[in-house]
Amino acid sequence: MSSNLTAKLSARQEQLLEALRRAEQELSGQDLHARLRASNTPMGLATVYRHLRLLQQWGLVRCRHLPSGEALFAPTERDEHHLTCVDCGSTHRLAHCPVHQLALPGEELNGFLPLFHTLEFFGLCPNCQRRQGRLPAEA
Amino acid sequence: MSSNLTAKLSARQEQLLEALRRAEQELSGQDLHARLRASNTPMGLATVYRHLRLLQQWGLVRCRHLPSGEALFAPTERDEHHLTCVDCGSTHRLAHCPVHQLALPGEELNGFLPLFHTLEFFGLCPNCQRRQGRLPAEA
DNA sequence: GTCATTCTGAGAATCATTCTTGTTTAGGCT
DNA sequence: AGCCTAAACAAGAATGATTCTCAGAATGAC
Repeated sequence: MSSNLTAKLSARQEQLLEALRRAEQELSGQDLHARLRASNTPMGLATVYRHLRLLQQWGLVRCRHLPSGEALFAPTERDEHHLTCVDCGSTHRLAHCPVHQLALPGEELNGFLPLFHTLEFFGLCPNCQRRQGRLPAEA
Repeated sequence: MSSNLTAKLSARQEQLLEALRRAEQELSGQDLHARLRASNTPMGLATVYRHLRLLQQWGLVRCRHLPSGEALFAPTERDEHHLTCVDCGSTHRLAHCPVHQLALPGEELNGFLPLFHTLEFFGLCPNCQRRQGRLPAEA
């Protein structure tokens, strides 16, 4: 089915998706634009965002937002999630998705068709715990 | 422990947290600013965002980002998650958090101290499935 | 009361993303 | 091939949420 879908993608959409798949990690819209621009399939920034939005709507691309506000994009089939430090902002990839096969109860779904999910854990990394003098309740 | 923390919060921080707790739903920074401004504890927009960031760092406030890019804030103790339609953007609250007591394996944590998490499901709502003519593979 | 420090908020600045608009491309038709 | 229409494109302007700046207000120590 996924192949059926991709068979119908436009050239630009294929190029975008390929660039994401080739990337070793999540990319921001700007990153993606810069990479494509440097490659042999350059395209405008507006085009990048326009198609990223469409690919999200087809369920082929997923995005998450860093605390900094920038959005990172990845292909949906890469089911990766992260620990993010609320203090220094560093992120650490989880080896396994703890929600992978989690089934949502039917009555929760209510006809909704799930395509993908995002799951992020926020907390303090070891470094920031050490210099947590800024925590109000610090004894 | 949570009370220890809040005991050390500044007046402004208490006001913010109270406003969030009183709210029947998640609020954006702008919403929050407007509400406080209309209340008897008005405060500037910069102050709202400044303290929201701190409250997030203490683990008292959590935020999620809509596809539209706006950030919604809620008190951490309210463990709510959503289904969001990638097409029309409507969101539907889940009655129960499916990750509530989910324990992360210790080796995944690596010293990281989790404070809260975000979990969002994206997909198509019944309405958008009906007029999904825009799906590339639609037969 | 005075001084130093922290906190505040109005408005400017930032910056990722989206919109506008004139141009280019693709493909069907004769 | 030549022409036509509709869709796709890209550059730059516009948007809008969030962050920064900085001068004044509040706070607290002495």
